Order: sequence, then structure tokens, then C-alpha cells
Amino acid sequence: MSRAFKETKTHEVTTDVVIFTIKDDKLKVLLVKRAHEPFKGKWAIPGGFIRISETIDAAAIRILKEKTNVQNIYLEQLYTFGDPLRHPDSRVITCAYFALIRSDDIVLSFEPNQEITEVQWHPVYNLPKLAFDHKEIIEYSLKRTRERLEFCPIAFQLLPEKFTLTELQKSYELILAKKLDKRNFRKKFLSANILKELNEFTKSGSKRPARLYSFDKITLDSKRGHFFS
Amino acid sequence: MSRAFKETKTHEVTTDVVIFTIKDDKLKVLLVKRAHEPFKGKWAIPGGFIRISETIDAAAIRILKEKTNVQNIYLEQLYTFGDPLRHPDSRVITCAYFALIRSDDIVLSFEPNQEITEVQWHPVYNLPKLAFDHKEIIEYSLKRTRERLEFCPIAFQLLPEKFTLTELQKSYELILAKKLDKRNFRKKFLSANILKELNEFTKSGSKRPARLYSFDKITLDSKRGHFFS
DNA sequence: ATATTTTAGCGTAAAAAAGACATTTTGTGT
DNA sequence: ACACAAAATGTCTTTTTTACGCTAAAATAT
Repeated sequence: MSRAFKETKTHEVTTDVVIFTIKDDKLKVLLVKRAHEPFKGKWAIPGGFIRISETIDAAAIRILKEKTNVQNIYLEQLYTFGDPLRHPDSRVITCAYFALIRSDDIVLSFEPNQEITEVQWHPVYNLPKLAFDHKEIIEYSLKRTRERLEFCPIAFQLLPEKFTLTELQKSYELILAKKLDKRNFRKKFLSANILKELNEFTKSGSKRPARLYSFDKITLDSKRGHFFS
Repeated sequence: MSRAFKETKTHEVTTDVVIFTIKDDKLKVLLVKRAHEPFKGKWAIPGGFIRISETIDAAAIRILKEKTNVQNIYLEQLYTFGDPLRHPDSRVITCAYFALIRSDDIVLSFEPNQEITEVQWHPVYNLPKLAFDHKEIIEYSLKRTRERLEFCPIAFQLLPEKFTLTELQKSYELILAKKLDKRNFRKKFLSANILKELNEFTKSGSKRPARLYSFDKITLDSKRGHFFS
């Protein structure tokens, strides 16, 4: 960074971040309630203007942090939405991102402010009316997440460090919105060499304890080359 | 479109379009030579500002048309590049697209103008020094094109309406930059039910004539759901 | 006309991956 | 000790992918 920027807004470009988590056995997305028009009182995905001197990634990370206090998370650029009519008042182009996080990691670091009156998790499959084109953005995020899931086990980001295979499968089922076969699921993961089998078990409540696993550093799938490293 | 826009530039957002074709048995990309600083005299991918009242897609289509006179082509949004330092003078965010076209369809409709002094096809695997981050953009386009190719036969856009299986295979090999097995390639396509077998043959020059095929309206792959319709 | 050259066109077998499917194990709570 | 609930496990079938070499057809050269 050798150039100096003035923090003057010369364009209206925002970034919006779709943040998925699993909570109460449901796939949820983080929404904020808007304090002002347009769409006053409506829910929206968190977003904000990209500063003149920051990368788009940095802006998305910043917004993620502002809303959830979470850092160091996998954030992927999704798509840039630029219909001139998407914002009722002016031309705003938004570069959308999506992220998957463990809801435990999060303290919704929110103090009501000028822009937002509430922050809340909402079930993805049962969303309220949303501001702007945010419904479309969430739907597309979900589609992309499902596609990613075929190739790389990004679901691990939804789970605690140590998890059971059943929990892993549940997260897949929630994202894909369909049941998977238990034996095939386990077989696939155990033979993929990306899990570390721990000598620990859930001592949870009742029932038979389950073995815990953790993700070995995610390694790349030699065949397809699709995992990230 | 019920809202009126002033054509005033309030932001610096551009779109750049990576246009691939096959020509002289090589995969090529369309580049323009810049008339002015920054990067005066350097090659760049064609691009331009997004107008205040047009969608990003429309801007990309417009630029494609301005440079190649081609319309009705598959154009896909690639990624938005927004490093504050990518443009040496000011903050310019660019939303990149890529397209595949048949070079025969194209009359490079170019009259030297204020911005561009030349328009030319360049071999993808042997590019000159490029302006801005355009090398990165082309590389990413290529990566994405290869990924797409796994699921949907977008290569058909590089071919004339009637083509031989050998030509189709060549286009795959050029994009993937590797040799493919002839029999497996043919088998895969013939059993995919996306080709229409014509009763016509190349009467070209020498050698045994080859059967011509055309793409049936691209239908979706029922299994993977990945083809576009 | 015959031989030569060049590309088109074809099929099978082995290996790997994906999908279907039901019973036994193990700890907890009563 | 028994009932309960979730965990764990293996085989067979189908589909997909990969590897691999010879004959057919036309054009050209002799």
C-alpha cells in the first residue's frame, strides 16, 4: 500500500455478506433490521459501503466482523448484483459474499445504532420478507454453497473443532435439504482421508457415545483438485 | 424501467470482458491496445464503464458488441476485482465477464478511436505483457471455463453450427490444455444425448470425410442438473 | 490402377465410484 | 436386567471412468 487515498465516496458500491450457521438444528442466516428507509423495519443481510482504500474482500471481512465479531473465517465472493432498480433511490452495485460459521463462536456484538435496530438468526427455509434483492442473494448463496459442498467439505466451518460423523452428516443434510444414507456418507468421509479420528467420545447425555473427529488440515483432493488447501 | 436516471458518473465501476475463441488451432483471447496512459501502448482486455442506468450484464454485452459486433452470446459473470491498487491512478472496481465465441462470426468492428489503437486476437498460452491485473483476470477466466466444461458443453459456442466430433474434441483439448482419449470422448458425447447426428459429412479437402453433428438445444443433465437450459 | 497416406470410426475389459440396504453394539436410565 | 436410543458396521449391484489398437474410407501420389 504505497498510495494514499482520500476516504471520499466517489461511487456507490457496497458489499453484502450472507452468513450461514446451524443453530437449533436449522440452517440459519444472519439478518439485520433496518432503521431507515428504504425498507425501514425490514430485514436485510448485513452490508455496507466499500471504503475507497480497502479491497472488496477486506470490506466483506470488516462487515462480517462488525456484525458478528468473527474473524478468520472462510468468506467467498459470490456474485455482483447490479440491477439499476435493485435500490429504489439510487444506483447501488453490491458485491455479495457468503460465509459459513459456527454459531457458538459468535457473540452478536450489536449495539443498536443508527442503521440497525436488531440482529437475528433466521431459518433459511423460512425467511421473512427481505429488503432489496436480498432474497435472491440468499438463494444464490445457498445454491453456490451446495455446489461447493460437492467438492470440498466446507461444512466443517459450521461445526465445532471436534464433532461426530452424525453431526457432520446433519450439516450436509441441512444445506442440501435432503436425507443422506448414513453408511455411504461415513464410508465416503472415512475413505477421503480428511478426517482425524480422535480417541474421544461424546459423553453427552444418554445413549451410546459417539466418536469424535476433527478435520485434518484440509488437503486437496488429488483426483479432482477441488479442495482448497 | 420506471425510473429515470441521469447519465452522470457517480462511481468508477467498469466491466471487462474476456473473449475466448479458437483460431488457427489455438485458443485465443481478444485484446485491445491502449491509446493512453495508464499503460499506454499495452494490451488489455476490452472493457468500459458501466452506465448508471444499465445492468452489469447489459454493460458487458454492450462492450462485447462494441468490440466484436457479436450479440446473443453466452456471457458469464466471472468475478469482481477490486484491489485499490489495481488501477494506478484511481479506485476502479471491475466486474469481469467471460465469453466464448466463434471467430468466424466476428468482424472485428474496429475503427481506431481515442481509446484504442488496435484490436487483435492473442494466443492465451502466449500473452504479451498486459495492463492492470488483466493477466490475472484471463487466468481466472480460463480456470472457470475449465470448471464449466466439466458440467456443461459450453465449448459448442466456439464451434460452427455443424461440426465434427474431432473438432469438438480439439476445442476441449485446447481449453483443458491436455490430450483426451478419442474413443472415450466420443462415447461420452454420443451417450449424453445432446448431439444431433446429421446426415452430412465434411467434403473438405483430403482424407476420409467426417460426419457432422449439431447441438440439440442444450438440455439439462438430469443427473447433475448442471447444464443450463 | 495401385499403393500410400491420413483421418474417421469403433468395442471391450478392468477398475473405481456411487447407491441400495438391515443388523448388531454400546452406554444410559429405569 | 431390561428397555431404549443412537452409533457403528459390510456386501452386493449398478454406474461411471479409464485404458487400449485395429479397420474403413477417401484423397493423393506413383
